Formats: sequence, C-alpha cells, structure tokens
Amino acid sequence: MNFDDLHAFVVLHQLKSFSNAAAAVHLSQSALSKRMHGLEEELHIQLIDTTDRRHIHITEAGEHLYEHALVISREVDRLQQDMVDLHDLNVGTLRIGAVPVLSQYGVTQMINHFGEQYPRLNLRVFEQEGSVLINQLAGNELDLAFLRSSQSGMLHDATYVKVPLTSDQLVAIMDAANPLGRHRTVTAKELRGHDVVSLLPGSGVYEPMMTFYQQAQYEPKVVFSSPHIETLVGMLAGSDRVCFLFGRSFAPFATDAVVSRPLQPAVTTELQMVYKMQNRSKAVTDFVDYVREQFGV
Amino acid sequence: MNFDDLHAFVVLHQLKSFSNAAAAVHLSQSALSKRMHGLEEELHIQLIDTTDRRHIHITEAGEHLYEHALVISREVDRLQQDMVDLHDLNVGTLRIGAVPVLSQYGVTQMINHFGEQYPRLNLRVFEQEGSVLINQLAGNELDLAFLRSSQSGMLHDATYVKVPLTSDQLVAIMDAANPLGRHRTVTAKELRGHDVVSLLPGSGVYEPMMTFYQQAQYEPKVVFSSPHIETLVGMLAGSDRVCFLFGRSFAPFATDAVVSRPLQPAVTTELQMVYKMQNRSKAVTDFVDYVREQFGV
DNA sequence: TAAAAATACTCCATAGGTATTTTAT
DNA sequence: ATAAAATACCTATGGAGTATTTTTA
Repeated sequence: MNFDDLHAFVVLHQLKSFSNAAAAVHLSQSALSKRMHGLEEELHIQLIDTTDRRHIHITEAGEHLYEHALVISREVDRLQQDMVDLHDLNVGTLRIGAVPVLSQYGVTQMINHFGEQYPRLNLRVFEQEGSVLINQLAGNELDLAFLRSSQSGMLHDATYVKVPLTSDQLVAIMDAANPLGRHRTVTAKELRGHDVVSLLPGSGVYEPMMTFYQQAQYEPKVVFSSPHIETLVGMLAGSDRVCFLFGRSFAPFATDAVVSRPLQPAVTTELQMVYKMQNRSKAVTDFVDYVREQFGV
Repeated sequence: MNFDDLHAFVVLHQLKSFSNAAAAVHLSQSALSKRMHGLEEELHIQLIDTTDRRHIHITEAGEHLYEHALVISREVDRLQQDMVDLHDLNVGTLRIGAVPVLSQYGVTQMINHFGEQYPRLNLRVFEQEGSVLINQLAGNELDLAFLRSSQSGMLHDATYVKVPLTSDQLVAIMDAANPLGRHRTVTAKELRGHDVVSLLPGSGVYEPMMTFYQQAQYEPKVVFSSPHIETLVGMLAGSDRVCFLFGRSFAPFATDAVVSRPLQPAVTTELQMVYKMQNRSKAVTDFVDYVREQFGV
C-alpha cells in the first residue's frame, strides 16, 4: 500500500471504471487492475466487486477504505503544501546572528529590508559576541552569522561557507594633540607607555589588538574598557591614552578632539557572512544573495 | 514519498541516528540514508542536518514533516485496523435474503445463533420472493440468499456459488375424504377437474406447480391464492380443491382434516444458499460454513 | 582517531507496458 | 457480439544490500 495505490483507489471509486480511472492516473488498465488486486491481497479483504464488468461495485470494505484514503490524501496534500511554503519562505524562520556594532556597516537596514520582502518569514536577529555566535551556528541555533574573519578562522572551510563582505582596518585613536597623530601610521613600539582604553573581550577588537602588541613583545596596559564606543572616545580627550577600533566602527564617532591612525603593520579583518555549506534553506540562500548584492561582492 | 519513507523519518526523528533508526526499521544504514536523501530531493527541502555526524539535527522543515507524518501514520494505522475489523466481523454488515416460509427449515434460528456469535456484526435479513432476491444479489444489495433451485437456475454457475442444503418434494394436499388421498401418488391427469388454491406467484411453489400441469398439457384453475399456508389449508376442508406445497413447508400445518400425497412424476427442488463466487468476505464464508455444518452438508 | 554518514557498485524484485484471453451482459 | 476486466509475458527501474570512503568532533 502506498499513496499512489490509495489515490488510484479514490479515483476508481469516483469513476467506477478501471479503464477510465487508469487513464486518469496515467496507468494502463492492466497496471491499475494489478494494483487494486495487490491492495486487496495486502489488506486481506475485497474492495471491488467486478462480477458485472460493465458496472463495478465498491464493497463495504472499499467504502471504508475510501473514507480513510480521503483523509490521508488530504493530509499528504497539506504536507506537500507545507513543504512548498517553507521552501518559498511563506512560513518558517531565519535566525541571523551578528557581532555587535553592526549597524555601522548598514547591515541592520539590509536585514529589515529583506524582512519586508518576505512578510510571512519569521526573521530573528541575535546580537552576540563572536565566540557565542560560532557555538550557536554549530548547534543549529542560528542559520547564518555575521562575523569578523579574526573569529571565523576556527570554523572548517569545508563545512562552512564564508562570504567576505568588506574588509576593515584596525586604527589607533588618540587625542588630537598627541604627537603620534602626526605620523601617517603608528607602531606598537611607538605606543609603549600609552595606556589603553578598549572595547570588551569578544568584541572582535580586543583579540587582534592583543596580537598586535604581542608581535612587539609587550603587554598593553588596559586601564578602562566599555562596550560603548562614544564612552571610549570620550576617555581619550586631553590624555595620552589610545584606543583601538575598526575604521568603520569608529567613523560615526569621529570628532575634532581625536585623530585616528592606521597601525604598522596593518591589522585588517574581513566582515563575513558565515553559514553551513549543507544548508539548502532558500531563506538562507536568498538572504545571502541579497546581502552580497548590496555589498557588491 | 511513501508510507515507509514517512515511518522511517519518524523513527529517525525519534532516535536521532541513521544507524539506529535503520536497524529499527529493518533497513541498512545506507538504504535509510538514500531514502532520506530521496525524500529531501522530492520535497526540495532539507530535513536533516548531518554536519555533525555524531548528533544529527532535524531542520525546521523536518519538524513540520514530522508532525504531518504522525498524522498520516495514525490514519494509516486506523485504516489497517478498520480492514482487520471488517475481516474479523467486528464491524460490517451481512445482508441475507431468504424466500418466505423459511422458518420451516430452522434457518431463522441459525441466523439468530450466528448473529449472537458476532455481536458487533450488523446482520440483516430480508424476506422476499425469489426473483427479487436474485436481482438484489446481482445488484450487490445482498451478500447471500436462500433460494430454491427452481429459481436459482437462471444464475450463472460460474459466477455464483450454490450450496445445496436439503431437498424437498412438492406434495398435493386435499381433504382427508378425497378419494385421491388413497393413492400413494397423484398425477396431473388425476387432478383434472379439481380447483386449485395456491401460494402467490414468486413463492417458489407456484412456478413448479405450473410446470407440473404443463407437462400434462393442461391449465389448472386457481380459484384462490394467499401468502398464508394455514389459510390455504383451511380452504381445503370439506371440498375437492387441492393445494400444492413443499413437504416441509406443509408439515407444521398438517391436520387430520387433510392428507398430502407426493406427485407423479415427483417434483423436487433443493433449498440452496447462493452467493457470489468472487465474494471473499469472511462474514459470508463463516456464515456459509456454519449453516452447512448445521445441515450436515 | 573513531564513529557515523555518504557513496560506489551490484543485484533482483516488482511495477509497468503490450498483447491476449476471459467473461457477463 | 461487445465492452471491460483479468491475465500472460516481457522489460526496466529503483530500492536494497555489501563494501568502501569520507568527514568531523
């Protein structure tokens, strides 16, 4: 017994003719005959009385079967429609993770705009630090994440697709009066003796900053940390402290009171969209396509 | 997509392991893997995330499918149980037709007794004249009928099963004082001049009676007819009228006032159970077996 | 490195088709 | 005689198994 058997029986019940029903379900008369006999055999009960070969008769068991077959057919139709809806994003959920301060890149607008195009799609955005996002991605709590390349390195390239969107450079920010601001670039060596104010660990800035110092063989003195860029920038005015931020993250907070200078050697990371290669959800691929288009990559 | 696919998916959803689920549904791991991939292919949507090969993850679409699959599986189970119940006579209907005056043969008790053995079986008995029963049998309005062989002759032996139960002889009944009552048998010729009282046409008596007269080349004069045997017998007392009945039908109404004599040539019919050869309903075969046993045939 | 899924390859049971036969009207 | 179902016979496909490879924690 399978769906086709039941469907064929339903049609046969309605048309009351093997020949006609066979044509309706795109089978030969012989094939339909055999199918129905097989069904009777399997269920150990007669469904169709063909004594009068011109007017077949559905037995009591056949009538019972018909009722069940209608219920099953209806549910199968629902199932298939449900799958189509999921595929077409008429239902379903797209869960996006993003490292903080992402609005600087215009990503929040993109997410909103995409969501408007698929009003029935349940779109959810989680802002978390990179390491958390990576775990959520692995644990299927997220369908896709925006990460910096400095954090996505631990993900297998064979398992995850990483779409580079834009690259950004770490800059040192200091009081406008700071003599270092007159250099085109600054080195770790030159920064020795300057206290540091910084975003928190996990922000995607902290780690590359530490690496930058390690390469110069010394440890920075982090005297203040905060999740708020404007607070950090405020801490620089009239001091010899420095702060490290990605260029685009800093740009909206730039004032005349401070200057930014790229590092030497330069520290760059890519902003990436990351998702599982195996994922064949149309929600993910459509979103990825849309964002790539917006970034022109 | 078929029932097995859905069932396999349900088990896989519950066990979260291809190897274990494959064993549970008696498939090889490879076969189950291919089935599930085929299902995804057919539905154009990912159901299972196997990125982590140690802990598979059911996708959103997979969860939706699971709900539908449960509904379908449940309905399929109901269907199969329904078919089993019909087969076991726990539900369903057995429609029996019978020519009148059948209680003479003890058949009514048999029907009652059979019905008690299958309390959930919807047992219905229709008393009709033979020609009506034959049409009802052909039109599937009856599952089985009790007929006389004189009437069942028009049914194809290849299509209908006829189970002979007992044979009966037509007898002439007359007033005890009638001189014909002294013969061992009576011929049609001897009955010339005697008015006839008779059961109605279609009773199974009328037709063989007419045949009996036709063989002697003359037409009986039927002066009275009734469906009630006792009325007919009452009409004989103190007259030279005769009446024709089957011996067993007459027996309960025999009195000292009348005598019965077999015909010469003898007219016998069989009481038969008739049903469609194609019928594989257990209700019918069980009933037939029971009645045969009771009649010892 | 190990455990589990995916894949390559082979086999065969079965579903389907065509042509023919059977059968009840 | 005819219309329709059943059947005989052949073919091809797809589903199952075994053995092997791939993959990720």
